[in-house]
Amino acid sequence: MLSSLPPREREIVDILYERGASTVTEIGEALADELSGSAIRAMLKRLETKGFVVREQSEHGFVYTPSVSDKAARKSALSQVVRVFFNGSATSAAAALLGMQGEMSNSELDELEQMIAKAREGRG
Amino acid sequence: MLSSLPPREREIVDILYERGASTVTEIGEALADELSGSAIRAMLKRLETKGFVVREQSEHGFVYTPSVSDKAARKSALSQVVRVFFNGSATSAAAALLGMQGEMSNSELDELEQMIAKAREGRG
DNA sequence: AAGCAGGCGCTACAAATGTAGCACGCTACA
DNA sequence: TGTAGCGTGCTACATTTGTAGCGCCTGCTT
Repeated sequence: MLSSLPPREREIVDILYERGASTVTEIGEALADELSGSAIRAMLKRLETKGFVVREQSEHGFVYTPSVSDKAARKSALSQVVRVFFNGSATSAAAALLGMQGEMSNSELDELEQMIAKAREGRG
Repeated sequence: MLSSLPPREREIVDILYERGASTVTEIGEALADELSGSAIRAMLKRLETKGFVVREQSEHGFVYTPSVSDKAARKSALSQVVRVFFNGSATSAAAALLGMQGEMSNSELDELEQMIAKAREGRG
């Protein structure tokens, strides 16, 4: 579970999910605060032994990837907030999303309606 | 930011959000693994000095509450997953919610549609 | 009023985390 | 071909977390 990770490690896997496979340097750039390369590498090593990231050789040095699929991680993250903050109701969470931040565009609202329609069909 | 908390502290504030104001004993019960009362108290103390929880006297001993409002915490948690896992798209996140877990009931879908309609009105 | 139980805070301490320094090897280019 | 530079992996070390133990109150209970 990602939530069992200490803050800094968590921050790093988040970056990995956010930008996809990255090098140490890229991670360093994405980090909010300046951090030495070796510090980042040490984090990544821990994450690797814990099994949260995978390291692969590539053109210029290593790239790191989360070992848990985006899909699974998404789902898990979502259920987490739904449980903790929305009393287990996915609907309330979706509603909150609706009202949030930059507001959604009309086309996005369309999309959502279509998804709802589809969800309805799915059961008759 | 909640995400700056170490795992155990995070777990405890999550419980606080999930169940609302709680006593040490209640927290202990909610915890996945058995934990000594003093351990929990020590956590809470740290959380208190960090400013994440508030302690209040009440009938039987102290109750602890998150100091950040549910509303704000919700919003922050949601934006976090939206950014990290959904490329900043609240819509995709909502869509994922739609497809998740126990499926939503028809009435819930209705609710959502109404919210969408409302969101549309909100801008013309 | 003596004793017991439960909640409390302090302190201590092991383990984990967060970070930097160093030495190495592989480029690349003067 | 030497040397400057980058990416790498150790290792070491300060700080923070995670946890338990102890002793103190307070409120019952008999």
